[in-house]
Amino acid sequence: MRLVVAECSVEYDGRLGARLPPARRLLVFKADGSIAIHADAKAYKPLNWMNPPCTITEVDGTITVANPGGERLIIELLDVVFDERFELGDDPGLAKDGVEAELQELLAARVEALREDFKLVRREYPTDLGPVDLLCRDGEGRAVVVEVKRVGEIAGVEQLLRYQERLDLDGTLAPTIGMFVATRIKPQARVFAESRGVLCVEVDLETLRTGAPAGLRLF
Amino acid sequence: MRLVVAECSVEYDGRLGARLPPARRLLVFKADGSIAIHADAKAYKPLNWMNPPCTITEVDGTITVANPGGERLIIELLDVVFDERFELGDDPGLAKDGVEAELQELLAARVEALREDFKLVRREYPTDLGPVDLLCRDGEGRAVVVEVKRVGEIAGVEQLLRYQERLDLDGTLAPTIGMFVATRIKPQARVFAESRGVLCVEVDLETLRTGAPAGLRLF
DNA sequence: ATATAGATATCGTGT
DNA sequence: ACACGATGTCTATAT
Repeated sequence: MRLVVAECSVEYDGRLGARLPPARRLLVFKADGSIAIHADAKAYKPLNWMNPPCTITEVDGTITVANPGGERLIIELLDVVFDERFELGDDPGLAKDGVEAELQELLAARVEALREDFKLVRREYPTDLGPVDLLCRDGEGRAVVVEVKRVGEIAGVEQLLRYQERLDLDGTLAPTIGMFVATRIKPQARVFAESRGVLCVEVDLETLRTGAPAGLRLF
Repeated sequence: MRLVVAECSVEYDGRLGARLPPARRLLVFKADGSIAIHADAKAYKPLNWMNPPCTITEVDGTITVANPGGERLIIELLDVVFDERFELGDDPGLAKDGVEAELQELLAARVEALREDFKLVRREYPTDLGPVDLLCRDGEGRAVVVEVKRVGEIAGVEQLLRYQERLDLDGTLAPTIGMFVATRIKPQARVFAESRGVLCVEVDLETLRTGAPAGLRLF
């Protein structure tokens, strides 16, 4: 990574044309071949930038950046205040919480957060079509097929229905109940689910994490 | 602007949760109160960031960033390689080409790019409702009212219709022809325009600039 | 009607 | 089915 602080002017010619009049700015040249030009405002957004792949050439204080798509960025360095390179190495990258795996884990540990009378039979219950996220029994011994998503969309409901259809062939489980669980269920998915008798539950990740007594919305 | 290059780990807790394991990264603290954490990849996008307004506190190599919305970012500095501040001052900002003014200018200079038989009567032709972008005459002497937009939406068509209505009161101009010109015309705007007998023309900025003989699409 | 800022968006693509 | 990367976006708000 090369960092440059300099008074500079910039001309961009690509999907649109744009110019930056002379001013002192931060230039970031990353190892991936990208370049970004930052002012001391606009938060994380650069004033202008070029995505890789692009070729960078520097001659007499003029930096020319070009990419295969015919976009061009021309930077005139007028007064260089700082110019240094740093070795950063690969980044392990961002690990997000609240993804499907974590949701499933939290719910498996406390299926009674979904319904008081639920008992977990098995997580990742195998079927010919793939594993069911959670298989439970309710207080009356009925099998409940639970599909967990971070964002609940129609495709997820269809997936759940396929599992149910499959498990309904098993005399020890039929007839199953379907339950669709997500931190956010899109309206269309909800309508579709309800039209098929599938229960929808929106869960709050924070509530699940803290293990509070689940003021869950049940539909 | 403060630039820090350091081995660090980061924890974010807000709309979602996320962690960055220890690695060497670039931290950018801007004068607007924002902070961005960059790896040497992902082009101009930071691994994580906080938008202003937020309060930044630093104690013993731990930087805590919080905002009114309850989002939090905690940075542990493990090994600081570089840490310096720079005064950048205000930025004059990005000037974009291809805006309505430039389009109008280019078209005024070559109205025959719209239709071979067009002659410009006047640019910014005044009416009680405001100036018409371009007033032309076609080969048969009919007055053509041209409205220019960068992105053509319904509101622009309505504006054009109001001008036409106004100018149709003038015996030397009536009956006028309406023409809606833009680099991109949204489908709904096109349908509406055509339902009112307004001609739609999509122009290509690049073609206009180079002054090519206009392979324009006419509808 | 136009301009500016914000989104941890939303989409499409690739594995 | 899921994750990642890209969008010179798109929308909502402000003036």
